[in-house]
Amino acid sequence: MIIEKLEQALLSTISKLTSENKSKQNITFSRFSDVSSNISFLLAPVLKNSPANIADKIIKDFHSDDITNIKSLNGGFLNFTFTENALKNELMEILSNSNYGKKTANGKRVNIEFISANPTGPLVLVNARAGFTGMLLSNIMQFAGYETDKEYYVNDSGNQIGMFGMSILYHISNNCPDEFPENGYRGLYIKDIAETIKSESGTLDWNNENIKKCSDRGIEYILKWQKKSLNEFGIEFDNWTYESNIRKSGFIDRTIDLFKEKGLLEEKDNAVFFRSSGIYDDKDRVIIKSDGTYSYLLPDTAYHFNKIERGYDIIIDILGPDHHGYINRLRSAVHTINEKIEIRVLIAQLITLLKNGEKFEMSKRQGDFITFDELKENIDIDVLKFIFLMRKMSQPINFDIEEAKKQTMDNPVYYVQYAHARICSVFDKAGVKKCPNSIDEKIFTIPEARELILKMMEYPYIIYSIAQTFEIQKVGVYLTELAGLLHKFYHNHRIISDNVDDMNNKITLLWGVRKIISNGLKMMNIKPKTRMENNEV
RNA sequence: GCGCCCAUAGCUCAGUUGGAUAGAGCAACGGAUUUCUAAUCCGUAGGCCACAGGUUCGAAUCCUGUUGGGCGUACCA
Repeated sequence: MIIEKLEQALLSTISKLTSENKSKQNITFSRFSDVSSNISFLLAPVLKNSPANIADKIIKDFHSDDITNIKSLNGGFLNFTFTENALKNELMEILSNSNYGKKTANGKRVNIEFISANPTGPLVLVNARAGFTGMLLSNIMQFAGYETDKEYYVNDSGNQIGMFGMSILYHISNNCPDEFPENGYRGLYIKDIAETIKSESGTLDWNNENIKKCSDRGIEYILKWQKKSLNEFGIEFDNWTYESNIRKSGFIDRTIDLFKEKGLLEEKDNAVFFRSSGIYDDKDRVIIKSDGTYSYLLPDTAYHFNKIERGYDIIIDILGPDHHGYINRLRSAVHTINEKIEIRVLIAQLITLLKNGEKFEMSKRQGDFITFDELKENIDIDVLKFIFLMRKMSQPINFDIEEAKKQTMDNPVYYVQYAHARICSVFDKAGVKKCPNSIDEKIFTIPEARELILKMMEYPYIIYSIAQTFEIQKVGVYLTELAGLLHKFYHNHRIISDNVDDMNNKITLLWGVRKIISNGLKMMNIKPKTRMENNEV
């Protein structure tokens, strides 16, 4: 890639001026030329010289076959202009390399866990955001050279599960308590599950065995439902890990032993505390409660122990917005197990669904939450994906469902899809089945063509930067920009013409654009459209 | 009280390892079309980047303080 080559050339020029290693990515796409660098400003303090002077020295010494012009502007910004031949070569690489920009494997393994909703109810709105985000992030990390596993953790043990079992059994037991369990599950689906069990096993007595029976059968029912929802939303996992298996596997004892060994356990008020306060946390945390049961942290730590033992270098957890206070104690725990492991806990922020500016209440059938099933009925999933993924995950979203429907035409996802479909449509019209792969470099004297190839070149760097910063919204923003340039080119330059050479040049260029748009959409798990259908809205 | 996140155009939001004139879409106004699908393009208007200091050659971006909002602060999960 010519950006890489330029970086190399620049570094080698600089190395003659100073031994100081400036290994930062200093090349940026610029509105003053093709690309620019602020390196002279960064070197100024080191070389004790003005940026303008340093820029002049660099220019004097700099050589690259790809660069036709280099100049210093505004006190020392270096501005490079590529030769048309270099741009042509880049386009050919985009066309010939089926994985343009994809990095070779770096040997690092990433575990990315997301959603992990309790198996006590259907998936809801915020799970969709975490799900889309997890899928995208996983694709991005793969592109950037990591080996990734997407993981779903099933919390099928603990208090909530007992409560879940009781809530079900309550409906099909003769001798249950007078009162429905406090904090029990009240969704209508609970009754459905109860009816199913009743049809299988008849009425059941109220005892622990039957509570367990109900929770087991209930979990099975819910997981099936959740998996169906995930499938409909295009969210896939490589691993499903069950808390019950973690509990059986001995990792809990090993966690306790390890913490004890490190002197990080303390008994107080009949409970056992993990001394997390000195690590990342601001206070110590209970791991075994005074009644002898575990708090959530202990099995979850054991689970992370298990992940670490499976050999991951980086562990990413995408959690819901109510887990804010949990991050530091988890980091403390992971750090205690193995301080070399990089753990990144991300929070997918709250989504408020609105309808005409008012908080949207869906049917009360499942309680107060908006389920995947209800979402699917109300909105196109690809639209939802794009809108969710265009926001940075730290930003809460107010999402007006009516507006998304009503403004379908102006929805950013359609803007991008239309660019893709437009290219397909032109190719169709021109009867092109294969890329002509012939391009005269003179096409890059057309400003819009130049903008397009430069934007295409940026694609891999957008993805690499997301792999570092997790700012997933950049993909959608980038695609919108690329689509905008395509629309502009299309509008100003007729593609189909009697001049076969000219036509082939443009088709070759657009072939590249289509490929990048398609790659970007696929990264987001959105299917590129080959034609736009009229939506009845 | 303490901790974390946030505050950018009328609205929804982009814009951070500090960079050159702060952007897009919607909404408003004006133009382009009997098209390679106008689901598009071009233009006008709209900003004290919450406020006040500081660091720097340079700040929406970093630091401190203030104001306003969200979340967390369980022997819940």
